[in-house]
Amino acid sequence: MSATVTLMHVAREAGVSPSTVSRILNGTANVTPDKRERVEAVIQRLNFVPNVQAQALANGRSFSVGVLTQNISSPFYGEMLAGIERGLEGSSYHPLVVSGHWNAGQEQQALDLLMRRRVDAMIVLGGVIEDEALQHVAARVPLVAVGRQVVGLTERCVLIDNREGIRQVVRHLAELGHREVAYISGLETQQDAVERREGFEVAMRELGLPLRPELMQRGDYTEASGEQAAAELLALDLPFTALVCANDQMALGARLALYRRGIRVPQDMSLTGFDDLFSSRYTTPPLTTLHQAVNELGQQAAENVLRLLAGESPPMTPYIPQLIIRESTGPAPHSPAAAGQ
Amino acid sequence: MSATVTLMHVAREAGVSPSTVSRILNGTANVTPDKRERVEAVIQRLNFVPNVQAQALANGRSFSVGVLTQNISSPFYGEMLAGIERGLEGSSYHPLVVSGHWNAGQEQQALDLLMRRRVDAMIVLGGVIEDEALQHVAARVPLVAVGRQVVGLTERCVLIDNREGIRQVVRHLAELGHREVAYISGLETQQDAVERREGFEVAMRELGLPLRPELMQRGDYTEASGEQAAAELLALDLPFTALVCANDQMALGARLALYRRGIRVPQDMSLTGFDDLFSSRYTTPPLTTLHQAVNELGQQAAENVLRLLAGESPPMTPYIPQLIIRESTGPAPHSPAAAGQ
DNA sequence: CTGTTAGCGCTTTCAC
DNA sequence: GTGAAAGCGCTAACAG
Repeated sequence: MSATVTLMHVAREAGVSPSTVSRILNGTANVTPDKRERVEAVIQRLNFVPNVQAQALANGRSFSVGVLTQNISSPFYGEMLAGIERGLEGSSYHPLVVSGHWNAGQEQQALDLLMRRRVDAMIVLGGVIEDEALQHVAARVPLVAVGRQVVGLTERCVLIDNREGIRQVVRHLAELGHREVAYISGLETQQDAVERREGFEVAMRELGLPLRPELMQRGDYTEASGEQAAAELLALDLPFTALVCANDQMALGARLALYRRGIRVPQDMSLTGFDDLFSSRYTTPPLTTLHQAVNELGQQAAENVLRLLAGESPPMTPYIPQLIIRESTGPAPHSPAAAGQ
Repeated sequence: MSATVTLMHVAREAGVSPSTVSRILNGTANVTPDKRERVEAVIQRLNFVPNVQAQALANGRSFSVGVLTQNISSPFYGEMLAGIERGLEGSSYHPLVVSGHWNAGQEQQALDLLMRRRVDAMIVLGGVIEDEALQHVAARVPLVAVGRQVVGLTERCVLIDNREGIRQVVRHLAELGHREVAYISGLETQQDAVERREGFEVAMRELGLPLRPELMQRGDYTEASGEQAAAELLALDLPFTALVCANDQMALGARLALYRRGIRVPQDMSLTGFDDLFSSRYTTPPLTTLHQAVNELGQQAAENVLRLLAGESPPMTPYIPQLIIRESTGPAPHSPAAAGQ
């Protein structure tokens, strides 16, 4: 393994000063064409690769933006990361991703790591860490939070209107004639899970539908918990004709529980999700759910970070999920709507 | 925003030399307890966070391992990344992930970026970039490739035995009495897609089953392509009772095409995938597929990189996917003609 | 336009 | 055990 070639080597070899090489590298100043050509030739020949660490140290910027995600393998956050990657593309910044696993301790560690790496900015996706920790970070670098409200940093939060999302679902079901609607909640240590559940309760009341506590189950956002919760709901032997899930993954699990019992979707039971994961277009039947343009959300977050880095103060508008009606919802059985079919 | 506090500040404040602080930080040498306590107190009080860039520059190691992935949002690679993250956990190394999007140009750019960031090692997940480029990288830092054979770096490749995997599926179908089996191939610019397709052809011949070119469709590993390919297969009006897909995502798409035509799985048609994505346990019906312990594969890759970094030469054993029989496969219907419709 | 000269923040001999 | 000093590779005034 040959020793690494440095800018100094290039300078010597080309018979110029290191500054000149640096200037050529960064386009910081004009350099006579012949010198430039000479240097570029040497760079090629020696296969010189500038050392980002050294650059970072010298000019005080690492050109990386830290991303605190929760679970790198989750379809939801994965899509978000892809969006962030895209949003940063073309800029000289690159994402540095660390997972917090919805665990305050790990999230703190992740933030520490990123600060040690001297990220120039931070994007925080969800999480359960206290607002204070985030404020602390935000005091040092521009920070954008997605899907989470941070006290004292409200203008830096891209929020998702979870309540309004669920309301749309309930309204849709009501229009189809459903009255007895069951609900599977997400992990309520997470803000969005609480908002969705509350949104459900409010919407049911608004529409004059009966809100029965027995029909409210609690999951943890995973497929397995959705299956489990649905099974428990069905075991109750209480009548209901629609099942609203706080996310697509749980809806997928619930779907399996229904399948096991031979309950047809949507003829016997309507089923809805939240998130519109890419794969939800392909469930059998395709899932009615709330679309979140996760990729674009990520991209937007990245662009906003770039703006902040450039000294601007971009507006962060709340995001309203959009109801996508597919085939997992249909008229309530035994309802006028169904009869009319 | 207060200026960043440096090791120098800490040293001054504690009345010791910078070297002492450094030694305490890294445990490089013994320091009298009282000095140590004094310094640690100052670190706390000043909230000192060491600068990794500077450390990297000083000791020639960045403590980061580059990961060239293809699509950060893909469920397959996402899971792999999670595994890598886990494998690196506990070590002082951290992953730096960049996506190549199955595009040689972008992959090269990604590698360049990672080299500029002076990663200490590299993990390459799939990709279509020429072996030469990888050899070039491997000449500078330890490299481990997953799911791809690299000429000249065979001992550094964690391979997946795709042929053997598909063979297991075909054998399973044959045992269930299927004879007319259709196949949807993946994107054949990727090595694994070719291997899986060839494995299918070989297995069919081995088992004396008819191999009809018309029943071999080509997809690109996406759900949409699976749906499309399945639709075309069905439109052919040729009899077949089982459909083998080169990955789970396409199987999911194919599932929808079958659902659209009212073809029941597995009563009318058996369906199989490859990868065993997490969500494949929850399709309706749950998908028979080939399990790859993607997470563990990633973790193993990371551990191997760590070993290489430590100067060892860990053995890289090829990985054999394991057949998981769920409910999407069943006995061949008695009248094959009935299945195609 | 270009070279010289200081650092950026940390580690690491090398003496004491 | 601990400090002084010399770099790691690059950038950015500052003079020419």
